[in-house]
Amino acid sequence: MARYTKEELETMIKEADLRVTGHRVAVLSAVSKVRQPITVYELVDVLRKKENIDQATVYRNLSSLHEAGLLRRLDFNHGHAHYELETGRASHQLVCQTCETIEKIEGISVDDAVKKMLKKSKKFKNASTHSIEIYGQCRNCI
Amino acid sequence: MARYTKEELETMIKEADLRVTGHRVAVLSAVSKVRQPITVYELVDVLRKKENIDQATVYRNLSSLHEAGLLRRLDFNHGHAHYELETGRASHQLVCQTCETIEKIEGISVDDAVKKMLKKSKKFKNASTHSIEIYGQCRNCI
DNA sequence: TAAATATCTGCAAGTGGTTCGCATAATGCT
DNA sequence: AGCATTATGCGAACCACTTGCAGATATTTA
Repeated sequence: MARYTKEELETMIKEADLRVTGHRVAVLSAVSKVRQPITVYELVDVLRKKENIDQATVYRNLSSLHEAGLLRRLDFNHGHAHYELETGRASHQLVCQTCETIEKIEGISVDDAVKKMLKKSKKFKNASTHSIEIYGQCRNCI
Repeated sequence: MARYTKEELETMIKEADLRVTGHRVAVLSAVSKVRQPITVYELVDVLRKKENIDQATVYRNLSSLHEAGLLRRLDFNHGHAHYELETGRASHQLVCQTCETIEKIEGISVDDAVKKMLKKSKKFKNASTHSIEIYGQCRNCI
């Protein structure tokens, strides 16, 4: 289940010039374990079962890990952020507009289209990441 | 500047089974006039210069017009929604992570990639719309 | 065209997600 | 170990957005 050992996570944090604290490792670890982007609410729930951690601390660690480039923040028009590990690769997902279900789709590239878009742009030369959100209704909500 | 006459906007609203009120027409009109997706804050600002309209009314009209399929709501991880006319076509934009500048890019299709993603999906059969957000730093913020 | 009904609006208060200030605790550098 | 820096918990604050309610408007029906 755990894709990274505790030591690996600590190294990642250290190399990002952040202090290694129990909470920070726990936050990064928890996000790294889920297959789909996770909400802060769910994350707090998961973490609270293992340790005493304040909501504000979760938010602060998510921010610092995000700024450091270890986590990616995603928004699906639901009014609350989702987080996942920053892999460097683009993320593509289907989002149900009714029940908020998300399904990540891997293995498809739109890099060519992105390159074309950057070429057309007047304001941007290059981009760090991109994400595609495809909105619709999932089978359960049709 | 105005891509639609007042009468056209009223017809759109009527055909969406919504009541035609001055405020609703004004909201739809204002969104239809801007080239880039507009925030609620900016919209309220624009509308207040012309008429007396409450923030809550703007929000309610944006919601009803969105539900009726006349407006599209976009989110760029900035904590506030953006709106644009629903054209039926997908929307693609470059988003500056620093200054929040948005640049819409037209004329590029990723429909093939979207079809492939839907084919890979277990939870979705089809989608209503999709949007691509490409995140980076604009020239001003590099 | 007037009354009846459903929807809209302004106002103020309420939510929900997220952030901040501050005092205390923990981390990492020397 | 000692010290500067950063992290944490707690509560309050914040911001975008929503809602309850009473009065105004829009459409329906007679």
